[in-house]
Amino acid sequence: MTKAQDTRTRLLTEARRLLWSRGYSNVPLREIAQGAGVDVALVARYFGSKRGLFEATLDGAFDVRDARDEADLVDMVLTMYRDAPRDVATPSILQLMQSCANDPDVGGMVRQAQISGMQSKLDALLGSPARAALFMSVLLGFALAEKTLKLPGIPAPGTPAFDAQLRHLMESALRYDGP
Amino acid sequence: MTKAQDTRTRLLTEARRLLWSRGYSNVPLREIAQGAGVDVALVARYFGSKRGLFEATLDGAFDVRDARDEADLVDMVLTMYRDAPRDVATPSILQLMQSCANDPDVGGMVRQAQISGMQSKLDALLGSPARAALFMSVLLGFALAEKTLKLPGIPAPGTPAFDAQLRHLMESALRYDGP
DNA sequence: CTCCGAATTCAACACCTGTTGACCGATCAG
DNA sequence: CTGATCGGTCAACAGGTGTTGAATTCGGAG
Repeated sequence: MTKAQDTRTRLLTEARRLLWSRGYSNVPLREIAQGAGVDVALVARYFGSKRGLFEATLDGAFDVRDARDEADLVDMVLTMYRDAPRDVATPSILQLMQSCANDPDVGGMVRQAQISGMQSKLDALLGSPARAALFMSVLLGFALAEKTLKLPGIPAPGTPAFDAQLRHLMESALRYDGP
Repeated sequence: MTKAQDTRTRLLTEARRLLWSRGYSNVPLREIAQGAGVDVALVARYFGSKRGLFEATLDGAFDVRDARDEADLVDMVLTMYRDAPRDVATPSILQLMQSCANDPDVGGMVRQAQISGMQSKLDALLGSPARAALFMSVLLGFALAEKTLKLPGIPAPGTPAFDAQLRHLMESALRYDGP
């Protein structure tokens, strides 16, 4: 790997870590560059702009392994949530979904690159766009309520009570058989 | 009403409209002032700072009428959602919850002023912090998935299919009887 | 070593943000 | 009329943002 590719990758990694977790407009470019140990101007050189850098973090980011069936899907999410609840080094698709909560511009990009892909995969697995949408909305709301809002009624991640609540919501969404 | 009170109110109304819907850090003070038809400097005069203005919008903002029972609660939310889905003149508690998704600072203020109050009221009605938390997380996730993410699996607000999905999620949350 | 191109650094730009303080006009008591 | 207080306007500041282009260093081919 050449030196240029290396710094490009470092920039990309740090950008994903920060932008996904704290939101596009809340992370200055200089902080990303500093975290990556490179100069700010290199962002322009390698990615054109901040938006270009963010879009680059979306390429191939949807790496959630395919689930075989619904039970598999639920277990997969529980595992994913437990393994990387707040580890900034391994951001999850949930962080990314949260990050576009308030920025319609960013939301558009993310939707186009990621969310739609995830939704179509869930569509195929669950056999219903409605169930897929409800599943995703439940995941999103729970993650937000736990991590950002810190609702007192939600137990600490990793505890059995936490898993029980999240599992209940997911299975409820999967059980929806309406239009 | 004196002239000063009037402009103060105009400022407050416009601030609530914009800050709640688009998020604290995404709305410049000058835009609020322009929308209210007053000068930016008056924000400092009447509210001290942008944060002071935002905090002022939280005072007495939790005006959700009390529900008598669970069925009443579900209907109330459906009505609230249908009446003011994207009417910027009547922002809802859901917009406010969304607005603090990415700003921990703002999230703290909102949680202290609003969310905790809503949670405690739901606690009393539902008899379980877990059910209250799940109910709120479901509301939040669904609103986010519909409004910001625009998931294709979610029907347009106001349609029977929309109500059916939201009702399904709410009732699922209310049905939770775990820890 | 020399040279050339790639990789990086640096300083500055132009813009936007919240905030501040000096100035102005009206309204009204004395 | 005088003047003072309230309400408002205006321009500017200080800090931070993304972006740019020139200057500089680095590394390897000739």
